[in-house]
Amino acid sequence: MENKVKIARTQVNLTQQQLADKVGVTRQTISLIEKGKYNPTLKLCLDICYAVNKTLDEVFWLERENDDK
Amino acid sequence: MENKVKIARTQVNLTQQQLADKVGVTRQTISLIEKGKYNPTLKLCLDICYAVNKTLDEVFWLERENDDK
DNA sequence: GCATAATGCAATATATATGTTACATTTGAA
DNA sequence: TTCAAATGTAACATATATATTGCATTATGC
Repeated sequence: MENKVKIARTQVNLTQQQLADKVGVTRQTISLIEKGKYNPTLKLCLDICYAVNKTLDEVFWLERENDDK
Repeated sequence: MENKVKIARTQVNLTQQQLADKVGVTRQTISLIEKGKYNPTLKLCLDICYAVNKTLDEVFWLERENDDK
């Protein structure tokens, strides 16, 4: 589950800890999301977007994988 | 946690059950998300978007509540 | 070099998203 | 009306997002 959280976070000069504090989760949660090892909830995605001044599409959108369904 | 899932779903003429089948969850999960009683995961949000041919911003974006943080 | 901040990551615990089953209510077509 | 499809919802079980704690590694400035 790739995303652009790390890029967006560094663009607004926040450390993982600072972003975590802003959105009310732990640093580990931010770390795992950036590493693509977590599937965050919508609310957390929105809070991250607010913290980095971007929209859901800008930070979390992924084109559909081509699985013909 | 309001969203536009119900609107988007009816626009593409899917029942809750059909949408649930398409994205691989149960009808109850779709129902609760539409009612705003669930905080879905990003992956599920993306799958719903793919199923209704819309983007995250179109279906799930919410302006930040004004809480001065 | 050394010290400190920032980050990666593992183990275990907790909260909650989702599944399963079942039944009730609503809606719309015949 | 009646019947079936669509939807709401409740109780309980399971999977997984997130917390907690702790320690290791990697920058980066002094």
